[in-house]
Amino acid sequence: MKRMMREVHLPRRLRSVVWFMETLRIKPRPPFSFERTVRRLFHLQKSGYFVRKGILYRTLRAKGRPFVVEIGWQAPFLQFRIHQAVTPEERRELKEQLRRMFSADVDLIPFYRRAEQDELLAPVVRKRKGLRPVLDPTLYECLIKTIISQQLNLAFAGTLIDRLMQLAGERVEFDGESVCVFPTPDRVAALSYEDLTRLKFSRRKAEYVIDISRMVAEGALDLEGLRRRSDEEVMETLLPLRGIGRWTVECLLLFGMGRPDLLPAADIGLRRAVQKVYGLAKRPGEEEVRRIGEAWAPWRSYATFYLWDAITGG
DNA sequence: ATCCAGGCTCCTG
DNA sequence: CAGGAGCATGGA
Repeated sequence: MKRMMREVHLPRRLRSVVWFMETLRIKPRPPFSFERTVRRLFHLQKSGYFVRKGILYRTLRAKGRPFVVEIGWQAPFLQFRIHQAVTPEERRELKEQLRRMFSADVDLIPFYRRAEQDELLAPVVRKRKGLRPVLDPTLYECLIKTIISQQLNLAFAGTLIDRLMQLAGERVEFDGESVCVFPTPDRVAALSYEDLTRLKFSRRKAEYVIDISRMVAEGALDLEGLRRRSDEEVMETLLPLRGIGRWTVECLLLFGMGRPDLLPAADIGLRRAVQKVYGLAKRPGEEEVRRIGEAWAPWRSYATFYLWDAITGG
């Protein structure tokens, strides 16, 4: 193992001969801007993403086994490197996950045409050509992260997510340190509420996270099966669950499934962005955001995502 | 110090 | 059924 880690630091021209350095290449549909798409992930450095020596990494799971994936760009390819030996089945699953996560097959042109018809949205979108939403690898991970993020500022939410990963996620060796992968439902289901309140989750939120994890672990809730259902059916299925409101389902459809036409109108970030871009005197309410957002259909998710990008350091 | 964060539940009148 | 308190912490 020690020898393998040392070889990773060989000069670049020699790296390609290192047998265990598996490389996956995905050609995203143009236009694709790697810089714009990963910028927020670099900045985040939480929730499964981390940066070492200026390179972005993500922990993922394939066939139940945790991996660290290096994320890079070799035009016109997204290039992923795995510093571990990988079976063909694991390789296939990782590639499939990454293709979906980076929205690599989405045709942005119809969205850009739509955005041009809203003169206030158009410049925001034009400036971000090639930006794509980066999805979570599983619906479970997305749902739990979204619940944790309810009402909290992004920094604190990220801290709580990291603490949950440290507590319950499996570890994987990377370059001499041990990093965490997002825990599976059964590992979170095995926790007690007190385990999470100790991490400074509110009592309520600890209950939501663990109760939902138990439902998934016991098979009472089939999240991945929801991919085959319509937006409305997903909403109907999840809304009755304690801790899940409309905003949470909208975020799951958007960041979990990459559905193109969701509008999380209650979202404070979106409301701030709409206020700024549309020059409103005061912060718009949910209904006003929905009214303005009608002009973006059927691309409201993408408009939302681009507007978020416009107020978070963009 | 006070207010607010990528909401939701639950209680009150 | 509309409205509002409470949540847990940290940064502005």
